[in-house]
This record gives sequence, structure tokens and C-alpha cells, in this order.
Amino acid sequence: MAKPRHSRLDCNPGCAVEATLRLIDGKWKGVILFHLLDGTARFNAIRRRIPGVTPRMLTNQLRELEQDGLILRQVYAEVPPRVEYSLTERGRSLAPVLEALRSWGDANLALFGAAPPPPAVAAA
Amino acid sequence: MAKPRHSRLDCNPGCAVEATLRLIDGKWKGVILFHLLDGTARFNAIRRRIPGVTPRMLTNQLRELEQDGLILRQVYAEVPPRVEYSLTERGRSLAPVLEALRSWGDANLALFGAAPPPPAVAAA
DNA sequence: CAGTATCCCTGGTGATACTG
DNA sequence: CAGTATCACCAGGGATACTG
Repeated sequence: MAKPRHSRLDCNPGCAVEATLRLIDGKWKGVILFHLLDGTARFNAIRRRIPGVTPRMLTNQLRELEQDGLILRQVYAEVPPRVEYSLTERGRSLAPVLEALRSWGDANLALFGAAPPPPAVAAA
Repeated sequence: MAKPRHSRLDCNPGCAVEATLRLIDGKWKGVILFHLLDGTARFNAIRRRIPGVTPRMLTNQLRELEQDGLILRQVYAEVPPRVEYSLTERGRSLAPVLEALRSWGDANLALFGAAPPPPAVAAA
């Protein structure tokens, strides 16, 4: 890798949580990783699965994921160009994390609108 | 809650992942939640456990977590003021997620420096 | 003790257009 | 097809000082 990208973490307990978060955070990374769990995909294929992402952002996020060793970028020297993205072993090892995130989301965010909390107890 | 805070999610598969990430992302939220797993804590107590966080940011993050129904803010009308933060049921239900994040982090980020990937296979 | 109030700055993200 | 290049915006976050 070129630069660490991840500035500095004040390593308390909980540091590992933050560190992991940094890797999968970033507006599209979660979705990208999640889709790649299904298998290898090409740039525009991923793009089509994520409405709203611009090529610039998609490239950006993919490169960061690659830098972090989570995905593999396979370039085939063909014409027309073909580039395939897939999870590395390390990326695939995130599956339980992603699954935990997804299932919590499913259970707790009715859909995504965030209808948050059942009222809290009174006390004082 | 006042405003949804969470603009809009393009709900594909993977949406739930993103949605959950939005709740626990935010530079200090992971650490905060993690510390609160230990039990109730006061403002300055939390602050002391997180070197580098400013009061402004701590307040900010705590308020967002509260808005999202993950933590409970107990204000005691005393002097000197006392405010205690604790996880709600919903917040506590994040424990497995946080644990997944933490254990992945422990296993995969040697410490936090991010010494990423064992070299990939060659192919083309 | 538990915050607010201000100022400021960076960088993450969007829009659009162009290319090997 | 798979990106780059450029411009621009503004929300997130840091520093510092003040308050009920």
C-alpha cells in the first residue's frame, strides 16, 4: 500500500471496533462488499446494482477497499477492457460482520426509515 | 425524533448493512457504544476514556446515538449536575455487531496500523 | 459537572465532461 | 468498458473559549 490512509487511532478498548468500521465505512463500501459476497463482478455490473453511485465514487471506494486488502482487482488486457472485482480471503472473512450488520438492520430498522425507539422508562 | 438524520438509502440488498453502519459510524460512536457495554457512565467519565474527543464532539455523538434510540440520557436535577448515559435495549442489542467488529479487528488488523494483505495470487 | 458557542478548515461526495 | 479530470459544495469535525 502507498499510505496508511487511516490516520491514527487512539487505541483504547474499542479501538478494534473503530478500526474495522473505518474499513467498511464510506457510504458505498458496505453495499459493495455485500454484493461481492455473491461473487465476482465487473465495474459496470456493480455500478448497475448501486443506483446513485457515480463512476468516480465507485472507483474511489473500490480502490480503497483494494488498498485495504479486502477486494481483488483483476484487469484483463483485452479489448474491450474487462476488470473484475472479487473479495479477497480477508474480504470474505468480513462476511460474519456484514451479516451481523445486515441482520441487525433488518430487525431494528423496520425498513430504513428508522422508526427508532420504543419509549424509554421514566425515572429520576 | 426531530429529523430523520439519515437522508435516504437506496435500498438494494445491502441496504440494511448501510443503514446499520450509519448508526454506529461517526468517529466516536463505536468507542462510545463499546464503553457503554460496560455499564452506565457519566459525561466526563466517558470523556476520560476517550482521549482526543472534545466536549463538543462527545455531546454531538451522544445526542445522535440518543436520537437513534441506542442510548439513554438520564439527567438528574442536582447540583452539581449529573448526567448518566447508558445503552437502551436497542443499543444493547448491538452487542453482537460490536463484538463482530471488534473480533474481526483484533484478528485482522494486527493492532491498528493496518498491515494489510498477504500478496494475492497471479492470474490473467 | 456537563455541556454551548464560534470560528474555521479539511476531505468526502456530487455533477459533469472527457479518454485509453 | 472502465475508468480520469475538474470544479465545487458543504457537512463533519477540530480548537478554543464561555456558561447554567
